[in-house]
Amino acid sequence: MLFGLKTELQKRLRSNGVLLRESLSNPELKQYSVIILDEAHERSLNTDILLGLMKRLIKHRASDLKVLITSATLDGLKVSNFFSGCPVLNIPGTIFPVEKFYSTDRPTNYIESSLRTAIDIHVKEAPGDVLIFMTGKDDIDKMVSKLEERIQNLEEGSCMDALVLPLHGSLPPEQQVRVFSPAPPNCRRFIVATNVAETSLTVDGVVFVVDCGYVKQRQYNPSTGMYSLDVVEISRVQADQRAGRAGRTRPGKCYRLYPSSIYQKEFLEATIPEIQRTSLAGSVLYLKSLNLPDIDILKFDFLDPPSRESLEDALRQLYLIDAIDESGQITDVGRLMAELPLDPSLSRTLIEANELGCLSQALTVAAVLSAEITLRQTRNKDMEGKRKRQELSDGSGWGDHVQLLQIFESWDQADYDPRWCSEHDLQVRGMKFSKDVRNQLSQIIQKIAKGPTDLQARRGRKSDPDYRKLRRALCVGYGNQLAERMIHHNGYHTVGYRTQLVQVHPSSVLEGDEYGKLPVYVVYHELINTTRPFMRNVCGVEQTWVKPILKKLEKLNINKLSGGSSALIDYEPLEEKQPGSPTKAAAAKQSDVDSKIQAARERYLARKGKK
DNA sequence: GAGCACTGC
Repeated sequence: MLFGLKTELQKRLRSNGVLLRESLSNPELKQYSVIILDEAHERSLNTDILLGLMKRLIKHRASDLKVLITSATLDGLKVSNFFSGCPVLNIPGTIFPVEKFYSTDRPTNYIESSLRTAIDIHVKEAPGDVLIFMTGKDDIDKMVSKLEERIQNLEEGSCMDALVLPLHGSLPPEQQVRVFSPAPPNCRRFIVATNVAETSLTVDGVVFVVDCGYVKQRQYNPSTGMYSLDVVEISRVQADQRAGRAGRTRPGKCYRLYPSSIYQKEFLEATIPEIQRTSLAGSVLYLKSLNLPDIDILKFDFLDPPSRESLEDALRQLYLIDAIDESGQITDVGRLMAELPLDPSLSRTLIEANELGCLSQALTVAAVLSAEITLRQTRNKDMEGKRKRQELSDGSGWGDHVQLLQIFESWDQADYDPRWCSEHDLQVRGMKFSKDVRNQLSQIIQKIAKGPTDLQARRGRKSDPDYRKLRRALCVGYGNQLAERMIHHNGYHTVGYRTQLVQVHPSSVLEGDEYGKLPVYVVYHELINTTRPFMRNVCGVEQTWVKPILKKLEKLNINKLSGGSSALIDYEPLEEKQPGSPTKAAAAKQSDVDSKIQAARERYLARKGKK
């Protein structure tokens, strides 16, 4: 019945992102009498912000607004408490029972252990497909080839045929859809997958699930400004979600490669919501731009508040790129930025590019960067594609932003031919996504655009051969992500309120001068800590452009920034006076989240080290 | 000399 209802409503459904945009121009959302927050259990950044806004809105529109929150797993009581005891309706699910088996110990090598379990199922169990959860592409590839090998070695005729299929996000679509065609007769399918199979994709025919108990997760550390991609333990909710995948068509079995004591005591109840794992610059800017009279970012009522540290980090970043002034008030530039559905740094770059007369190029860079991660093919080990891509950048060496621009312009010259992408080892999907984003951005920015927004590849280059305008715009937009080279070598340190030693990522196309020295100043798109802290997507900038940023850094005062109208109030005592208030909760230490993640990571590394 | 899970306005 619910499904029917949803279909009926489909015409009126807006995505969370769109509702947030609508809030900008119409904060009371008067045109709606019912708002449905769907899939709230996924706890995306947008969902969490909307939950906070809805709570606020209900107070203002108590008589004429209904809010319905649907969730597959979200703890109803917690949400009910958040919304001052609103009613909870339970709709019983229809999935079949899934029997769970635990291993007695944590395996030292979960690939090997999954492999043995999978073979065991194949030999002993009744027909039915097997879904195996792994953490990433590398593990999946390894698992697929080993599994195929072991199955080959089984005695002929001892069991049914087998088909092993990988499934992960960077797989080309034509390979992804293979999992949707049912198994041939007398054949068992093994689907080796990442998280995609947990919620996003449903694979029919699965009766057995093998769960390694880990997941790859991206997190942001506000005290260093760095992201890391870690293998961490899953949560109980995730474990149950994975198990549930075995019971969609008939009763199933789930093999958990961890003891039940670990499930009970070590796993977190739920996955740490995105709002506590990501940089909040964009969200804070959004909330500031709503212009709600009584809004104070540090006291905003979140279901799970982000740390104080993370909010302050966002304020500092926004200040450095002119989105808020030194007392934390949103600026005119900030208002414009909030209208663009982009990272604040990219929005700022676009606005500056518009002033400098290189908007068209900046639009391309912003669009391509939004999809950059999925751009590169990882299929080919050889360097052919990389070499070909480098030819496209005709050796400008100014950095990765310029290269991405040139790649897109070349694709444009090739009339957006998908074959061109494959020839240059680029993912068609990512390139198409860039193209869509670019179109959307051009439309939004049309009303303030001072120059052409359509792609004008040749002309742009001719009028500015060194991309100075574009790089200057990037320098303003990424004023919060600036690094200075060491005197004697090509290492860098970040410039800002916290300093980190970092290096240019080896995949960068940034070039040195005749002595091999890289530019003295660069801006970067992100810091990612893998084997070492790396700057990814780097652009060389000039010293004179950097001066205004350094000046702002001198003036930066977090007490003023976070204060708004109550700039002089010291926060710590204020929180103590209001125990149990959201403010208190908002002060939840980032270190709590960090230490949870860190502990989970260490446990994983310790086990990995043992093998 | 590294190697990124998931989405998607």
